[in-house]
Amino acid sequence: MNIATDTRSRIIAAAKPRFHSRSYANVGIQEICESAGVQKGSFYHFFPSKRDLVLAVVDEFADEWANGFVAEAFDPALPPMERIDYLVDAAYFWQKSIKQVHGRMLGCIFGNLTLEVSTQDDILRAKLLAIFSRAKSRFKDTLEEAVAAGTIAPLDADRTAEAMLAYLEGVILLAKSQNDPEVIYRLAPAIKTLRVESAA
Amino acid sequence: MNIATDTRSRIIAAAKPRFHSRSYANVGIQEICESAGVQKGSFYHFFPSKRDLVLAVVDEFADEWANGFVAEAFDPALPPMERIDYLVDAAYFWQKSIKQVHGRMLGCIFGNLTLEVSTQDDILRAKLLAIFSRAKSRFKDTLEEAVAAGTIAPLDADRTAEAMLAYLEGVILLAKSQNDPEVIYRLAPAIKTLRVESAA
DNA sequence: CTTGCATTTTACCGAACGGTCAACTAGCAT
DNA sequence: ATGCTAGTTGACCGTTCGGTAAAATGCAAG
Repeated sequence: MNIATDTRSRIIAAAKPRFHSRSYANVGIQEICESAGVQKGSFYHFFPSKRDLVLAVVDEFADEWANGFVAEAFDPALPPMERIDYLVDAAYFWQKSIKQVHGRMLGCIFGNLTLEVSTQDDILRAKLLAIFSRAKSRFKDTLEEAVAAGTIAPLDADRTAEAMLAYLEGVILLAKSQNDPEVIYRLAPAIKTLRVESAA
Repeated sequence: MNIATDTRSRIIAAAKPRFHSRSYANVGIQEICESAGVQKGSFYHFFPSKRDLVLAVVDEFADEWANGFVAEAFDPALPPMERIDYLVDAAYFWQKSIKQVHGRMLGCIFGNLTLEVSTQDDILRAKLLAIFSRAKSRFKDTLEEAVAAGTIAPLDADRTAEAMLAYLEGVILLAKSQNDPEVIYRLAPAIKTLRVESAA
Protein backbone atom coordinates (compact mmCIF):
# COMPACT_ATOMS: atom_id res chain seq x y z
CA MET A 1 0.00 0.00 0.00
CA ASN A 2 1.56 3.23 -1.17
CA ILE A 3 1.88 5.90 1.52
CA ALA A 4 0.90 8.58 -0.96
CA THR A 5 -2.23 6.71 -1.90
CA ASP A 6 -3.00 6.33 1.75
CA THR A 7 -2.81 10.06 2.44
CA ARG A 8 -4.96 10.81 -0.55
CA SER A 9 -7.58 8.31 0.46
CA ARG A 10 -7.52 9.47 4.07
CA ILE A 11 -8.37 12.93 2.78
CA ILE A 12 -11.23 11.60 0.72
CA ALA A 13 -12.44 9.48 3.59
CA ALA A 14 -12.52 12.53 5.85
CA ALA A 15 -14.26 14.64 3.23
CA LYS A 16 -17.01 12.19 2.26
CA PRO A 17 -19.19 12.26 5.34
CA ARG A 18 -18.70 15.99 5.70
CA PHE A 19 -19.81 16.91 2.22
CA HIS A 20 -22.67 14.51 2.55
CA SER A 21 -23.93 15.77 5.85
CA ARG A 22 -23.36 19.46 5.39
CA SER A 23 -22.65 21.16 2.09
CA TYR A 24 -19.85 21.95 -0.28
CA ALA A 25 -19.39 25.53 0.85
CA ASN A 26 -19.77 24.75 4.52
CA VAL A 27 -16.91 22.29 4.71
CA GLY A 28 -13.43 23.78 4.73
CA ILE A 29 -10.13 22.34 3.61
CA GLN A 30 -8.63 22.97 7.01
CA GLU A 31 -11.24 20.91 8.81
CA ILE A 32 -10.77 18.05 6.39
CA CYS A 33 -7.03 18.17 6.82
CA GLU A 34 -7.25 18.15 10.59
CA SER A 35 -9.62 15.22 10.56
CA ALA A 36 -7.43 13.31 8.14
CA GLY A 37 -4.26 14.16 10.04
CA VAL A 38 -2.75 15.82 7.01
CA GLN A 39 -1.10 19.19 6.50
CA LYS A 40 -2.68 21.64 4.14
CA GLY A 41 0.40 21.65 1.94
CA SER A 42 0.02 17.91 1.57
CA PHE A 43 -3.58 18.33 0.63
CA TYR A 44 -2.66 20.62 -2.23
CA HIS A 45 -0.06 18.17 -3.36
CA PHE A 46 -2.80 15.69 -4.15
CA PHE A 47 -5.65 18.00 -5.08
CA PRO A 48 -5.14 21.12 -7.16
CA SER A 49 -8.25 22.67 -5.64
CA LYS A 50 -11.21 22.09 -3.43
CA ARG A 51 -13.28 21.32 -6.48
CA ASP A 52 -10.96 18.49 -7.43
CA LEU A 53 -11.48 16.99 -4.03
CA VAL A 54 -15.23 17.05 -4.30
CA LEU A 55 -14.94 15.56 -7.76
CA ALA A 56 -13.02 12.68 -6.26
CA VAL A 57 -15.53 12.37 -3.43
CA VAL A 58 -18.37 12.19 -5.91
CA ASP A 59 -16.54 9.49 -7.82
CA GLU A 60 -16.12 7.47 -4.67
CA PHE A 61 -19.76 7.77 -3.76
CA ALA A 62 -20.72 6.80 -7.26
CA ASP A 63 -18.50 3.73 -7.20
CA GLU A 64 -19.81 2.77 -3.79
CA TRP A 65 -23.35 2.91 -5.09
CA ALA A 66 -22.64 1.24 -8.37
CA ASN A 67 -20.98 -1.71 -6.67
CA GLY A 68 -23.39 -1.86 -3.76
CA PHE A 69 -27.12 -1.34 -3.66
CA VAL A 70 -27.42 -0.49 -7.32
CA ALA A 71 -25.66 -3.61 -8.47
CA GLU A 72 -27.88 -5.70 -6.20
CA ALA A 73 -31.04 -3.96 -7.26
CA PHE A 74 -30.46 -4.16 -10.98
CA ASP A 75 -29.61 -7.80 -10.82
CA PRO A 76 -30.59 -9.32 -14.19
CA ALA A 77 -31.80 -12.40 -12.36
CA LEU A 78 -34.61 -10.38 -10.82
CA PRO A 79 -37.83 -9.72 -12.74
CA PRO A 80 -37.40 -6.20 -14.12
CA MET A 81 -40.01 -4.35 -12.10
CA GLU A 82 -38.86 -6.01 -8.91
CA ARG A 83 -35.49 -4.40 -9.42
CA ILE A 84 -37.15 -1.06 -9.00
CA ASP A 85 -38.82 -2.24 -5.80
CA TYR A 86 -35.44 -3.34 -4.60
CA LEU A 87 -33.83 -0.03 -5.39
CA VAL A 88 -36.54 1.92 -3.64
CA ASP A 89 -36.23 -0.28 -0.60
CA ALA A 90 -32.48 0.16 -0.60
CA ALA A 91 -32.82 3.93 -0.68
CA TYR A 92 -35.19 3.78 2.25
CA PHE A 93 -33.09 1.50 4.39
CA TRP A 94 -29.97 3.42 3.59
CA GLN A 95 -31.40 6.75 4.66
CA LYS A 96 -32.97 5.16 7.68
CA SER A 97 -29.69 3.69 8.86
CA ILE A 98 -27.94 6.99 8.27
CA LYS A 99 -30.50 8.70 10.43
CA GLN A 100 -30.11 6.16 13.16
CA VAL A 101 -26.37 6.68 13.27
CA HIS A 102 -26.19 10.36 12.51
CA GLY A 103 -29.51 11.65 13.84
CA ARG A 104 -30.23 13.25 10.48
CA MET A 105 -31.49 12.26 7.09
CA LEU A 106 -28.69 13.33 4.80
CA GLY A 107 -30.34 12.57 1.50
CA CYS A 108 -28.62 11.96 -1.79
CA ILE A 109 -25.25 13.64 -2.10
CA PHE A 110 -25.64 13.92 -5.86
CA GLY A 111 -28.91 15.77 -5.50
CA ASN A 112 -27.54 17.89 -2.69
CA LEU A 113 -24.53 18.98 -4.69
CA THR A 114 -26.52 19.47 -7.86
CA LEU A 115 -28.77 22.05 -6.29
CA GLU A 116 -25.93 23.74 -4.48
CA VAL A 117 -23.31 24.13 -7.16
CA SER A 118 -24.93 23.67 -10.57
CA THR A 119 -25.19 27.37 -11.21
CA GLN A 120 -21.64 28.06 -10.14
CA ASP A 121 -19.48 25.28 -11.46
CA ASP A 122 -20.11 23.68 -14.82
CA ILE A 123 -17.43 21.07 -14.40
CA LEU A 124 -18.96 19.81 -11.20
CA ARG A 125 -22.39 20.00 -12.78
CA ALA A 126 -21.16 17.90 -15.70
CA LYS A 127 -19.86 15.24 -13.35
CA LEU A 128 -23.17 15.08 -11.49
CA LEU A 129 -25.05 15.03 -14.75
CA ALA A 130 -23.01 12.06 -15.91
CA ILE A 131 -23.94 10.18 -12.77
CA PHE A 132 -27.62 10.92 -13.23
CA SER A 133 -27.28 9.88 -16.81
CA ARG A 134 -25.95 6.46 -15.83
CA ALA A 135 -28.71 6.05 -13.28
CA LYS A 136 -31.27 6.90 -15.91
CA SER A 137 -29.81 4.24 -18.22
CA ARG A 138 -30.32 1.61 -15.57
CA PHE A 139 -33.96 2.53 -15.28
CA LYS A 140 -34.33 2.67 -19.01
CA ASP A 141 -32.86 -0.77 -19.60
CA THR A 142 -35.09 -2.17 -16.89
CA LEU A 143 -38.18 -0.60 -18.38
CA GLU A 144 -37.38 -1.85 -21.85
CA GLU A 145 -36.92 -5.31 -20.49
CA ALA A 146 -40.23 -5.10 -18.67
CA VAL A 147 -41.98 -4.00 -21.81
CA ALA A 148 -40.36 -6.78 -23.81
CA ALA A 149 -41.47 -9.27 -21.20
CA GLY A 150 -44.99 -7.90 -21.29
CA THR A 151 -44.88 -7.00 -17.61
CA ILE A 152 -45.89 -3.44 -18.35
CA ALA A 153 -47.59 -1.75 -21.26
CA PRO A 154 -45.37 -0.12 -23.87
CA LEU A 155 -44.19 3.39 -23.03
CA ASP A 156 -41.47 5.90 -23.70
CA ALA A 157 -38.76 4.12 -21.77
CA ASP A 158 -36.25 6.92 -22.01
CA ARG A 159 -38.50 9.60 -20.64
CA THR A 160 -40.14 7.38 -18.10
CA ALA A 161 -36.70 6.43 -16.82
CA GLU A 162 -35.85 10.10 -16.45
CA ALA A 163 -39.15 10.70 -14.70
CA MET A 164 -38.50 7.89 -12.26
CA LEU A 165 -35.08 9.23 -11.42
CA ALA A 166 -36.56 12.68 -10.91
CA TYR A 167 -39.23 11.26 -8.67
CA LEU A 168 -36.73 9.40 -6.55
CA GLU A 169 -34.66 12.53 -6.06
CA GLY A 170 -37.78 14.51 -5.26
CA VAL A 171 -38.95 12.01 -2.69
CA ILE A 172 -35.57 12.11 -1.00
CA LEU A 173 -35.69 15.90 -1.01
CA LEU A 174 -39.08 15.93 0.65
CA ALA A 175 -37.97 13.34 3.15
CA LYS A 176 -34.96 15.46 4.01
CA SER A 177 -37.17 18.48 4.55
CA GLN A 178 -39.00 16.42 7.16
CA ASN A 179 -35.86 14.73 8.42
CA ASP A 180 -37.84 11.54 8.12
CA PRO A 181 -36.93 8.52 6.01
CA GLU A 182 -40.45 7.17 6.38
CA VAL A 183 -41.45 9.65 3.68
CA ILE A 184 -39.42 7.52 1.31
CA TYR A 185 -41.15 4.41 2.53
CA ARG A 186 -44.62 5.72 1.88
CA LEU A 187 -44.01 7.66 -1.32
CA ALA A 188 -41.29 5.92 -3.25
CA PRO A 189 -43.26 2.80 -4.28
CA ALA A 190 -45.53 5.04 -6.36
CA ILE A 191 -42.57 5.39 -8.69
CA LYS A 192 -43.96 2.47 -10.65
CA THR A 193 -47.13 4.35 -11.48
CA LEU A 194 -45.14 6.97 -13.43
CA ARG A 195 -45.52 6.72 -17.17
CA VAL A 196 -44.56 8.78 -20.17
CA GLU A 197 -46.40 7.43 -23.19
CA SER A 198 -44.55 6.80 -26.43
CA ALA A 199 -44.91 9.44 -29.09
CA ALA A 200 -47.53 8.54 -31.68
CA MET B 1 -43.62 54.85 2.98
CA ASN B 2 -41.36 54.44 5.96
CA ILE B 3 -37.67 54.90 5.27
CA ALA B 4 -36.84 52.04 7.58
CA THR B 5 -39.15 49.75 5.69
CA ASP B 6 -37.48 50.85 2.51
CA THR B 7 -34.00 49.91 3.73
CA ARG B 8 -35.23 46.58 4.94
CA SER B 9 -36.91 45.78 1.69
CA ARG B 10 -33.92 46.94 -0.32
CA ILE B 11 -31.84 44.43 1.61
CA ILE B 12 -34.31 41.68 0.87
CA ALA B 13 -34.54 42.69 -2.75
CA ALA B 14 -30.78 42.49 -3.07
CA ALA B 15 -30.65 39.15 -1.30
CA LYS B 16 -33.40 37.37 -3.20
CA PRO B 17 -31.78 36.88 -6.59
CA ARG B 18 -28.46 36.06 -4.96
CA PHE B 19 -29.75 33.30 -2.71
CA HIS B 20 -31.77 31.98 -5.61
CA SER B 21 -28.95 31.91 -8.09
CA ARG B 22 -26.14 30.82 -5.86
CA SER B 23 -26.54 29.33 -2.39
CA TYR B 24 -27.01 30.32 1.20
CA ALA B 25 -23.40 29.86 2.20
CA ASN B 26 -22.00 31.40 -0.93
CA VAL B 27 -23.70 34.76 -0.53
CA GLY B 28 -22.19 37.09 2.03
CA ILE B 29 -23.75 39.86 4.07
CA GLN B 30 -21.21 42.30 2.79
CA GLU B 31 -22.09 41.70 -0.84
CA ILE B 32 -25.78 42.11 -0.10
CA CYS B 33 -25.15 45.35 1.75
CA GLU B 34 -23.08 46.77 -1.05
CA SER B 35 -25.69 45.89 -3.62
CA ALA B 36 -28.45 47.37 -1.49
CA GLY B 37 -26.46 50.49 -0.70
CA VAL B 38 -26.68 49.83 3.02
CA GLN B 39 -24.07 49.72 5.76
CA LYS B 40 -23.50 46.51 7.56
CA GLY B 41 -24.48 48.10 10.86
CA SER B 42 -27.82 48.99 9.30
CA PHE B 43 -28.27 45.45 8.15
CA TYR B 44 -27.90 44.16 11.66
CA HIS B 45 -30.37 46.74 12.85
CA PHE B 46 -33.06 44.99 10.83
CA PHE B 47 -31.88 41.40 10.89
CA PRO B 48 -30.42 39.77 13.98
CA SER B 49 -28.53 37.31 11.82
CA LYS B 50 -28.00 36.03 8.32
CA ARG B 51 -30.49 33.30 9.00
CA ASP B 52 -33.19 35.84 9.77
CA LEU B 53 -32.57 37.44 6.42
CA VAL B 54 -32.95 34.21 4.52
CA LEU B 55 -36.09 33.50 6.49
CA ALA B 56 -37.50 36.81 5.27
CA VAL B 57 -36.34 36.08 1.74
CA VAL B 58 -38.09 32.73 1.79
CA ASP B 59 -41.26 34.41 3.00
CA GLU B 60 -41.13 36.87 0.16
CA PHE B 61 -40.63 34.16 -2.42
CA ALA B 62 -43.49 32.21 -0.91
CA ASP B 63 -45.81 35.20 -1.04
CA GLU B 64 -44.77 35.95 -4.59
CA TRP B 65 -45.64 32.44 -5.62
CA ALA B 66 -48.83 32.22 -3.62
CA ASN B 67 -50.16 35.42 -5.14
CA GLY B 68 -48.83 34.77 -8.63
CA PHE B 69 -48.62 31.54 -10.57
CA VAL B 70 -50.01 29.40 -7.82
CA ALA B 71 -53.10 31.52 -7.34
CA GLU B 72 -53.69 31.45 -11.07
CA ALA B 73 -53.10 27.75 -11.39
CA PHE B 74 -55.31 26.70 -8.52
CA ASP B 75 -58.18 28.82 -9.74
CA PRO B 76 -61.39 27.10 -8.59
CA ALA B 77 -62.99 28.05 -11.89
CA LEU B 78 -60.66 25.65 -13.69
CA PRO B 79 -61.44 21.95 -13.86
CA PRO B 80 -59.31 20.39 -11.14
CA MET B 81 -56.82 18.43 -13.22
CA GLU B 82 -56.31 21.37 -15.54
CA ARG B 83 -55.01 23.30 -12.57
CA ILE B 84 -52.15 20.90 -12.37
CA ASP B 85 -51.45 21.34 -16.07
CA TYR B 86 -51.43 25.06 -15.48
CA LEU B 87 -49.01 24.80 -12.58
CA VAL B 88 -46.63 22.60 -14.49
CA ASP B 89 -46.71 25.00 -17.42
CA ALA B 90 -46.06 27.90 -15.11
CA ALA B 91 -43.05 26.18 -13.61
CA TYR B 92 -41.69 25.55 -17.08
CA PHE B 93 -42.19 29.06 -18.39
CA TRP B 94 -40.83 30.56 -15.22
CA GLN B 95 -37.60 28.60 -15.35
CA LYS B 96 -37.33 29.21 -19.06
CA SER B 97 -37.61 32.96 -18.66
CA ILE B 98 -35.10 32.91 -15.83
CA LYS B 99 -32.68 31.11 -18.05
CA GLN B 100 -33.20 33.56 -20.87
CA VAL B 101 -32.43 36.48 -18.61
CA HIS B 102 -29.82 34.90 -16.39
CA GLY B 103 -28.25 32.28 -18.63
CA ARG B 104 -28.89 29.66 -15.99
CA MET B 105 -31.70 27.52 -14.74
CA LEU B 106 -31.91 28.43 -11.08
CA GLY B 107 -34.53 25.93 -10.01
CA CYS B 108 -36.76 26.17 -6.98
CA ILE B 109 -35.29 28.18 -4.16
CA PHE B 110 -37.21 26.13 -1.60
CA GLY B 111 -35.74 22.93 -2.91
CA ASN B 112 -32.30 24.46 -3.20
CA LEU B 113 -32.30 25.68 0.37
CA THR B 114 -33.83 22.49 1.69
CA LEU B 115 -31.00 20.35 0.43
CA GLU B 116 -28.36 22.85 1.48
CA VAL B 117 -29.35 23.69 5.03
CA SER B 118 -31.78 21.07 6.31
CA THR B 119 -29.12 19.21 8.23
CA GLN B 120 -27.68 22.33 9.77
CA ASP B 121 -30.54 24.59 10.73
CA ASP B 122 -33.80 23.21 12.04
CA ILE B 123 -35.52 26.57 12.12
CA LEU B 124 -34.86 27.15 8.46
CA ARG B 125 -35.86 23.59 7.72
CA ALA B 126 -39.13 24.11 9.57
CA LYS B 127 -39.89 27.18 7.49
CA LEU B 128 -39.22 25.31 4.27
CA LEU B 129 -41.25 22.38 5.47
CA ALA B 130 -44.21 24.67 6.15
CA ILE B 131 -44.04 25.94 2.60
CA PHE B 132 -43.97 22.44 1.17
CA SER B 133 -46.84 21.58 3.43
CA ARG B 134 -48.99 24.36 2.02
CA ALA B 135 -48.10 23.35 -1.51
CA LYS B 136 -49.09 19.79 -0.74
CA SER B 137 -52.45 20.98 0.56
CA ARG B 138 -53.17 22.68 -2.73
CA PHE B 139 -52.51 19.47 -4.59
CA LYS B 140 -54.54 17.51 -2.12
CA ASP B 141 -57.60 19.74 -2.37
CA THR B 142 -57.38 19.59 -6.12
CA LEU B 143 -57.15 15.83 -6.17
CA GLU B 144 -60.08 15.44 -3.80
CA GLU B 145 -62.13 17.70 -6.00
CA ALA B 146 -61.15 15.71 -9.06
CA VAL B 147 -62.17 12.48 -7.37
CA ALA B 148 -65.47 13.99 -6.25
CA ALA B 149 -66.11 15.15 -9.79
CA GLY B 150 -65.29 11.71 -11.12
CA THR B 151 -62.46 13.04 -13.25
CA ILE B 152 -60.04 10.56 -11.76
CA ALA B 153 -60.42 7.28 -9.95
CA PRO B 154 -60.40 7.38 -6.15
CA LEU B 155 -56.95 7.42 -4.56
CA ASP B 156 -55.06 8.42 -1.46
CA ALA B 157 -55.24 12.15 -2.04
CA ASP B 158 -52.87 13.05 0.74
CA ARG B 159 -50.07 10.80 -0.34
CA THR B 160 -50.59 11.38 -4.02
CA ALA B 161 -50.38 15.11 -3.37
CA GLU B 162 -47.10 14.60 -1.58
CA ALA B 163 -45.87 12.41 -4.41
CA MET B 164 -46.75 15.05 -6.97
CA LEU B 165 -44.92 17.71 -5.05
CA ALA B 166 -41.90 15.45 -4.77
CA TYR B 167 -42.01 14.74 -8.46
CA LEU B 168 -42.15 18.41 -9.34
CA GLU B 169 -39.14 19.14 -7.17
CA GLY B 170 -37.29 16.19 -8.64
CA VAL B 171 -38.00 17.27 -12.18
CA ILE B 172 -36.71 20.74 -11.42
CA LEU B 173 -33.61 19.23 -9.85
CA LEU B 174 -32.91 17.14 -12.92
CA ALA B 175 -33.55 20.11 -15.16
CA LYS B 176 -31.08 22.15 -13.16
CA SER B 177 -28.47 19.45 -13.47
CA GLN B 178 -28.81 19.83 -17.24
CA ASN B 179 -29.25 23.59 -17.08
CA ASP B 180 -32.19 23.02 -19.38
CA PRO B 181 -35.82 23.98 -18.67
CA GLU B 182 -36.98 21.75 -21.51
CA VAL B 183 -36.52 18.86 -19.10
CA ILE B 184 -39.46 20.28 -17.20
CA TYR B 185 -41.46 20.56 -20.37
CA ARG B 186 -41.02 16.94 -21.32
CA LEU B 187 -41.17 15.33 -17.88
CA ALA B 188 -43.49 17.38 -15.73
CA PRO B 189 -46.78 16.47 -17.47
CA ALA B 190 -46.29 12.88 -16.33
CA ILE B 191 -47.09 14.17 -12.86
CA LYS B 192 -50.70 13.27 -13.52
CA THR B 193 -49.86 9.61 -13.91
CA LEU B 194 -48.66 9.43 -10.31
CA ARG B 195 -51.02 7.59 -7.99
CA VAL B 196 -50.94 6.32 -4.46
CA GLU B 197 -53.91 4.00 -3.95
CA SER B 198 -56.10 4.37 -0.88
CA ALA B 199 -55.45 1.95 1.91
CA ALA B 200 -57.84 -0.99 1.86
C1' DC C 1 27.03 7.58 -2.46
C1' DT C 2 24.51 10.52 -5.14
C1' DT C 3 20.97 12.23 -7.78
C1' DG C 4 16.24 12.97 -8.38
C1' DC C 5 11.59 12.76 -7.37
C1' DA C 6 7.48 12.32 -4.47
C1' DT C 7 5.88 13.61 -0.28
C1' DT C 8 5.50 16.39 3.84
C1' DT C 9 6.07 20.27 6.89
C1' DT C 10 5.62 24.91 8.22
C1' DA C 11 4.74 29.39 7.73
C1' DC C 12 2.39 32.47 5.24
C1' DC C 13 -0.90 35.23 1.83
C1' DG C 14 -4.83 38.51 1.02
C1' DA C 15 -9.54 38.31 1.18
C1' DA C 16 -13.77 37.34 2.98
C1' DC C 17 -16.61 35.62 6.65
C1' DG C 18 -20.58 36.78 10.27
C1' DG C 19 -21.10 39.85 13.68
C1' DT C 20 -20.30 43.99 17.13
C1' DC C 21 -19.84 48.54 18.83
C1' DA C 22 -20.06 53.37 19.89
C1' DA C 23 -20.86 57.47 17.95
C1' DC C 24 -23.86 60.14 15.27
C1' DT C 25 -28.19 61.91 12.86
C1' DA C 26 -32.86 62.90 12.16
C1' DG C 27 -37.61 63.15 13.27
C1' DC C 28 -41.25 63.25 16.42
C1' DA C 29 -43.71 63.75 20.79
C1' DT C 30 -43.88 66.04 25.16
C1' DA D 1 -36.21 73.01 23.64
C1' DT D 2 -35.61 68.76 25.03
C1' DG D 3 -35.51 64.05 25.34
C1' DC D 4 -36.35 59.66 23.32
C1' DT D 5 -35.87 56.46 19.76
C1' DA D 6 -35.34 54.44 15.20
C1' DG D 7 -32.08 54.51 11.90
C1' DT D 8 -27.39 55.07 10.11
C1' DT D 9 -22.48 55.27 9.83
C1' DG D 10 -17.85 53.44 9.64
C1' DA D 11 -14.44 51.34 11.96
C1' DC D 12 -13.40 47.19 14.01
C1' DC D 13 -13.47 42.15 16.08
C1' DG D 14 -11.43 37.41 15.72
C1' DT D 15 -11.83 33.63 12.66
C1' DT D 16 -11.84 31.18 8.66
C1' DC D 17 -11.57 30.93 3.83
C1' DG D 18 -8.97 28.72 -0.43
C1' DG D 19 -4.56 28.67 -1.86
C1' DT D 20 0.87 29.31 -2.13
C1' DA D 21 5.90 28.83 -1.60
C1' DA D 22 10.01 27.06 0.09
C1' DA D 23 12.38 24.29 2.67
C1' DA D 24 12.85 19.78 4.63
C1' DT D 25 12.36 14.72 4.49
C1' DG D 26 12.16 10.00 2.83
C1' DC D 27 13.00 6.68 -0.56
C1' DA D 28 14.40 4.33 -4.55
C1' DA D 29 17.13 3.81 -8.76
C1' DG D 30 21.68 4.47 -10.96
